[in-house]
Amino acid sequence: MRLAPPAGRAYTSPMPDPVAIPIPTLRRLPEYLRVFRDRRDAGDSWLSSEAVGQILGFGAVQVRRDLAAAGASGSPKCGYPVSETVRRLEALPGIRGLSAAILVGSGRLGEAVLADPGMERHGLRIEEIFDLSPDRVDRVLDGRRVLPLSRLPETVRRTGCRLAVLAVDPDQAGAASLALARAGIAGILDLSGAASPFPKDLLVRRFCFASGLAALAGELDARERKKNLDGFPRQT
Amino acid sequence: MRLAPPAGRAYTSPMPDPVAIPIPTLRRLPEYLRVFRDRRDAGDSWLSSEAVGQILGFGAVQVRRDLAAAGASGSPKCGYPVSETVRRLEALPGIRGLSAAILVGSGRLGEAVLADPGMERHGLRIEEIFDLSPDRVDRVLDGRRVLPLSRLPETVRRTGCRLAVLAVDPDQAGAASLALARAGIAGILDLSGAASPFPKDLLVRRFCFASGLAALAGELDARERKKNLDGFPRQT
DNA sequence: CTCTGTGAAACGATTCACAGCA
DNA sequence: TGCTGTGAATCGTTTCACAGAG
Repeated sequence: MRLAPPAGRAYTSPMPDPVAIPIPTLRRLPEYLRVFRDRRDAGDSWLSSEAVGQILGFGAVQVRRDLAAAGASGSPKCGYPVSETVRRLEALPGIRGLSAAILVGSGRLGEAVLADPGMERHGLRIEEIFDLSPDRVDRVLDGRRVLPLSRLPETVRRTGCRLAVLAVDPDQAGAASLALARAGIAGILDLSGAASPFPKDLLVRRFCFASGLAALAGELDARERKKNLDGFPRQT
Repeated sequence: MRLAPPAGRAYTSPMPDPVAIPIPTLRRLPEYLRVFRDRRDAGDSWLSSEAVGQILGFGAVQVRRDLAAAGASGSPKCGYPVSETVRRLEALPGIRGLSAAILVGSGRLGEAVLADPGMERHGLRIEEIFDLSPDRVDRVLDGRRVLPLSRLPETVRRTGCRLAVLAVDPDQAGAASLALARAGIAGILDLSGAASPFPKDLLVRRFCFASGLAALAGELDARERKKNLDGFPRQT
């Protein structure tokens, strides 16, 4: 149940290699946390991998593998202990560890980020709000005053934030990312939809509604063509 | 240049399988389109895979493979012909083909989707806006009147829309997805952050700011630990 | 000589099948 | 019997190395 070095794998560290969480798994972990929190709040004590899979649309085996990677263990016959699992998931770096972020951009998109009820549920917090347009600075949003970019370095130093959400217009993305990099931000969730290169040492994860939709359309198309070729996918 | 059946791979279809675009590629294609459009608007005629890779943070080989999958060809020494490549990318299903979508949810998140300048650039269009809250219905947003869910089936039938963006509160996601499925929608971009299961026959792609941020934090952490172990990653 | 295009190898994630425990 | 946990096989993408065209 602990870790039992399977067979090979003896590089330098006798430790279980807490690093080895695959990136796709990493992306799913927050979803698991949300599900387990829901169940905890609903008063349940146990939850099986199968049930989690059904809710999230993954396979049960994958759920078990992911949870194992996160350091969570379950009990045969019962499933996973809800509170304990929540605690394990929260203990992961990036889920509770690096939980503060800066928001750049206070337009509609930025407001939507602030209003996201998921933020709090994931244990995340927007520390400060910045904007590049002078006429947007000094407004009060969600209880915080919008700051000019010039205040960035100081804020990063003070809060120790390493993450930023970039919710500006595409043509401001370059300037903003530069400022963020200079201020010491390490990771950016870029919602701007800009097509410009970012500073190399920044870890950037992009998302934009339009790309997401376009990709979805493509996947849908691919899936339907596949169905037409296969006949029935599964029938035992 | 056409397709040349490599070696093995001869199941049933002697055809080039125009279906065979891998899903990760499919997700990147909209990004390429954006870059090539930018360059076209900037007046450039040629663009190399290396340059595209640098802008988007991918490897040059990957760019070439992706563009090849999309049916675009380049010329040695010059790179890819910008206008021609834009046309090729636009010709793909889901990039210009299935380009209309329905929006459910007219709160801040829905407004952000409507305001996304990327929408138009990707050739996408929000056909109609719906909401579950009666007091939000009948407002006019972005030139369109917000409709009640009861108008969904008719709208889907009329427009032939297969895609929907779900931008409602988490607790409304279940009801909304059910209505969408019943109305004949096939693919949903779910921005609600809900942890409830969706109808099985729907293709659902989820995104929420919080999960995205949390995953980013995790990736950042993983990357930094890796750096610490490796010494220098690249030095020839 | 530069940049595309591609077989083949390498890699990593998902799935399968089954061992083990309550 | 029900569910977790995991070696092993499978599947698919990314990367490498080089052939080929302008």
